[in-house]
Amino acid sequence: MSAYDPKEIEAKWQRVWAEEKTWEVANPGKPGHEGEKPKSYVLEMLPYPSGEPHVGHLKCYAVGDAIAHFRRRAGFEVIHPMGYDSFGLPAENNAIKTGEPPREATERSIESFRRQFREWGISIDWSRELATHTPEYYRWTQWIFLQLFERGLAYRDEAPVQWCPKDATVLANEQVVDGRCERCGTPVQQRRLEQWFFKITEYAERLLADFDLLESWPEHVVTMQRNWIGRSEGAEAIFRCAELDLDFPVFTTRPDTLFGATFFVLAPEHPELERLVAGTPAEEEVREYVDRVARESAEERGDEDRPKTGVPLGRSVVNPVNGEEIPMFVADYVLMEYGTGAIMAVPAHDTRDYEFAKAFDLPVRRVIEGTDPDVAHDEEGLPYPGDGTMTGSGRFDGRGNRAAYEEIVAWLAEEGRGEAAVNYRLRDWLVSRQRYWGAPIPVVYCEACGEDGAPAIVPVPAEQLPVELPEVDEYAPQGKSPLAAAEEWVATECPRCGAPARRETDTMDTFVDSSWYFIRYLDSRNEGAAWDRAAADHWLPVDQYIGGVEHAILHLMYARFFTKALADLGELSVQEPFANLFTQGMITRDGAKMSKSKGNTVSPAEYVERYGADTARTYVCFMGPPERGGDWSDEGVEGVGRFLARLWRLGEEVVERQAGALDAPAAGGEARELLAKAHWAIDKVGRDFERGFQFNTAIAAVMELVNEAYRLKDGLYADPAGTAAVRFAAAAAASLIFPFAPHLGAEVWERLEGGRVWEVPWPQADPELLASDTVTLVVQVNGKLRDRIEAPAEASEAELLALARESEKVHRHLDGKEIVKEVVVPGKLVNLVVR
RNA sequence: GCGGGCGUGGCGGAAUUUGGUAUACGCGCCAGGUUUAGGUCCUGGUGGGCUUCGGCCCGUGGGGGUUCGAGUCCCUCCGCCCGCACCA
Repeated sequence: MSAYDPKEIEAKWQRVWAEEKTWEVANPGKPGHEGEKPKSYVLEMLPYPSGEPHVGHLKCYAVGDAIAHFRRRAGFEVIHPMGYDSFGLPAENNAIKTGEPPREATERSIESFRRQFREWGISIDWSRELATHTPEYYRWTQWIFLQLFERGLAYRDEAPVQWCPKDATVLANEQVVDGRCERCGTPVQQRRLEQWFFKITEYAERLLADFDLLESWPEHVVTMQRNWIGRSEGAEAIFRCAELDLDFPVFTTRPDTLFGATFFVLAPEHPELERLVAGTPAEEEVREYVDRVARESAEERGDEDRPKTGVPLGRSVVNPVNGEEIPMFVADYVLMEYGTGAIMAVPAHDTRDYEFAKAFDLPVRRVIEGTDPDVAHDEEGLPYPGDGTMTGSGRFDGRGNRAAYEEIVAWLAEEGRGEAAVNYRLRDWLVSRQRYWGAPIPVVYCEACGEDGAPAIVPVPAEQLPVELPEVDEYAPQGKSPLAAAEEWVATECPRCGAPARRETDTMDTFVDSSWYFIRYLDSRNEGAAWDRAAADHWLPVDQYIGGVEHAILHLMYARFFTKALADLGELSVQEPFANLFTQGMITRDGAKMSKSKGNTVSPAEYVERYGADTARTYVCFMGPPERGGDWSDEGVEGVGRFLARLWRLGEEVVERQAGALDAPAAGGEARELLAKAHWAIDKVGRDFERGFQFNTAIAAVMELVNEAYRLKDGLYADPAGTAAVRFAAAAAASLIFPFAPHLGAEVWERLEGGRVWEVPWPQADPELLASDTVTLVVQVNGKLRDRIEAPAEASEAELLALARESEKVHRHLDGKEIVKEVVVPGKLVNLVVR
């Protein structure tokens, strides 16, 4: 009997899978395509290759691989590809520090990831491998950019943008967290710059509505996206500044409070501010205020607790509902990026407006009376945000505010002073970056084609793609892209008129690269198109997507947007890319997030070396429910290692003994007991997979089976029929553990049964053997457990009751009391209610 | 403030779908066995209190309720975690 040697068996099976290309699948119409099977696209988020894989990667791919293996054996043709999100800042920052070109560090890291994924035994279709930094890939990223540009979904515009001074680039709204750069934590600054945007706002409504098309996404991810998109219903009302002949539309969710507007506030970034105060006494003070706000960090400005500040403009606007002139202010609590950058202030019914009114001693006019008699109706009850009866609102007085809401909106529309409106918090996606290590934006600027002195934006024709990233010497950004220094590259000729022209030097946000990689996998070697339509139609959508919750908004929303835009462009047939989403929890060490600076990182390679990949993989699946996080424990890893070694030894013992043919129906006694346990485990593991990701309990069930086999094996080895039962149990355990520990599962199965376990259909429990002859009858008196009795499984209710009453232990509690009720749950429990 | 999640042994967790044996499985700990230098390996035990050793009582964050029966359902309070937040 040989000892469990993971190194040897893992190398053996990895060789088999590589040589036989076991996990490769063919597209429809290609040789090897298994058209008779339903398809299943199992996908884990592609890694960003930096350094070595960490335990988060191990968990993600171990979880995804278990699903892939289960689905294959459940009869699906499973596509399970892998690639690298290989453009991005860490490689570039490393280049700035060390001078090593980002490509070299990135490709070295890819090599390490690729090697370790093979050493982990992940069942990847390597024929589809891709890396987003290769011209073969980003050529098509650029092609998609051009498609969006042609449809007006990619545009260049000057806008207030978030600038990270440390990374020296602009950021998307989604990349700013608490006023800081998501990557490096530096407080961001506001700048007004001309940048490239994708018009994701055009899809806001569909991004919300199509949550209905998803099969299963975690509720909190949907909620986070919903909140991010931030749909509000309300009305737009136009406030007019007669002196300057200017209309100021405002968005409000409370048109019913229009009569309570007592002042009007503009955001400090409002474009008309300059015109309103130029040459007036307010000019200097307003300018000082605006400058001060501009210097503030987003974090400071966002603090709700600090007192309201602002400056009167000395101008007024007219309230469209009552013709009243109300004073204008500039104040930093109004944000340019939400609504129209201007608000009507209703201090009686809005907390922030109320605070401002108190600070500036402005009138507060109640226009809704609360209907709750316990709430004060005077000034004391303000601000009052709730519903009630209209007051001080002319002919709307006395109505409920909800009814008045509709009437006021209708009246505004009739008068041409406003209309019903929907507003979104979502901003367009800023995609240009002043950085080197990304896909060049495929446009040139041509003076000759331009008008009014402004150069024309000329897209690079698709047949001239890719616009290749040039080699540069200096990677550090200097406020503009390092590409600008590649003069020979920048200077080009206009594809339209042939005149000298200059290339765009910004690159694309790396989230653009990862917004479509799951489509490229389906046809990753195609040199003539981004993908073959038939292949995409066959495999999409992704049936199971797996990754970290940190991508709940950014990547997952961008990919949804891309899918919809590409469907509109006629390139795809699906509206949603990921039918089912699973977000795995984070693994911590000593209760803390792992980081190099804390020195508490876990290197998967180290554990794979010491215990084998099967142990490392099974452990991360056994730690707890995979959607939750968990703390890494070396003792826990050893426990899983012990279990796998126990299964191995069980297999070896059986191989050394002569087993008879299994005659399950004839089995009795302990053989029957063990077979029942095996079928129980088969049933349990199958249900755990089908219910979702209950891997911890699935593995526990296999452990129970192995424990039961150990308990009974020595008695069963006495005869060939008993040995056959042990053999069945061992083979079942190998088969069930295969999705988690594929090398061990394959090896034990081969030794016991011969052949490849992954070619064997997922086992089905035999209902005959699942049920045992007897059940443990629980007997309660007044709901308290008093006895357990072995009872025939098919005993009738009357028989169970009789058994329960005969129990000595039960008798003690019935003594002298009257049974007033008898509850019988067949096959389970009897409860005698006494008085 | 808004939205989401969670609270069970010394620890990770199971049972929450369908109300019906609370603590499966693993770790840790205790005891025994094999070997014996240790480790490995095998077996048993392991929520708390009381015990006449038959058992009895208590126990799933606190309180209340529904029910023959509640970790599970309802109400309420407390605590922790995550996301968003001056969003008009």
